[in-house]
Amino acid sequence: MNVANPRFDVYEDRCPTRLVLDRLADKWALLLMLRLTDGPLRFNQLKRDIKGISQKVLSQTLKKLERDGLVTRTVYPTVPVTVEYALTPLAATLREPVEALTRWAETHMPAIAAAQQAYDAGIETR
Amino acid sequence: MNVANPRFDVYEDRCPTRLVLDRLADKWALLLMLRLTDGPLRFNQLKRDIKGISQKVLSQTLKKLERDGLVTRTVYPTVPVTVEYALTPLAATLREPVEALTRWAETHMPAIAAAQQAYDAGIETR
DNA sequence: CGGCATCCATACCGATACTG
DNA sequence: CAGTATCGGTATGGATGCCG
Repeated sequence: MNVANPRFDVYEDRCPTRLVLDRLADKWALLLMLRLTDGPLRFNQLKRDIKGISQKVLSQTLKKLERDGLVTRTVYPTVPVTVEYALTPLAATLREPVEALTRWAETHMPAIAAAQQAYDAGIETR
Repeated sequence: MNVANPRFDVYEDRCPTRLVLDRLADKWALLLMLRLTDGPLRFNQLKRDIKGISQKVLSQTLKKLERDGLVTRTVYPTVPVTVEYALTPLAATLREPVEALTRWAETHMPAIAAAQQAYDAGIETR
């Protein structure tokens, strides 16, 4: 990612897998989309739900997702203003593979934790 | 990720999905495992194959994967020394969901690119 | 409420030099 | 070959203050 362009980064070539991996390899992006699968949510609602995310990063991440066509941003002219974020049909197609991944995560978390403990123990006594 | 601990980061609580997402949300980690699915490879071979990765980052990433029990590191006492990295059975179970994700990436890359262009065009003329 | 602008700390990453 | 150590620039993220 560069910042030369004041707008957004321009990705210079490379294979498509690499490009998309670059985007999906974002902790918050996946988490956000997961949270939105049940329906649209407002900005501060997301901020509350996804504990630990700052408003700055939330804002940035939503903007990226919007640019990638994965999320829509709808403004309702209430007072004060209401903004809703929702998944697009494109994002809906992403749901299955992402859920497969989270299922894997939940299933194998214990194995990973065990591997870490073994690894760390091995280093301690070296 | 912190660096307070000279060893590795200690993750303080949170849900498992979050923890694992933290690890998988790593461009190089996914790429590396993808490259290793065809069989074990040596350090410099990986460095050559995964174009753009520095030897420092490669080393760090492999170490993380090893700690998580996803990759094994085997040293053969040749001269000079030979080191092979291979996926573990645990990593093999990760293969399917990851490939589903990359299939999605390749399929929907055009749609994403189109969405970006539309988005950027909209901003230009604002 | 839903942000953006700014400031500041630090995490990260590449380049380089050195070692078993 | 397969790394580790160090240094310096940069990108990133949190905290704060302000605005429509």
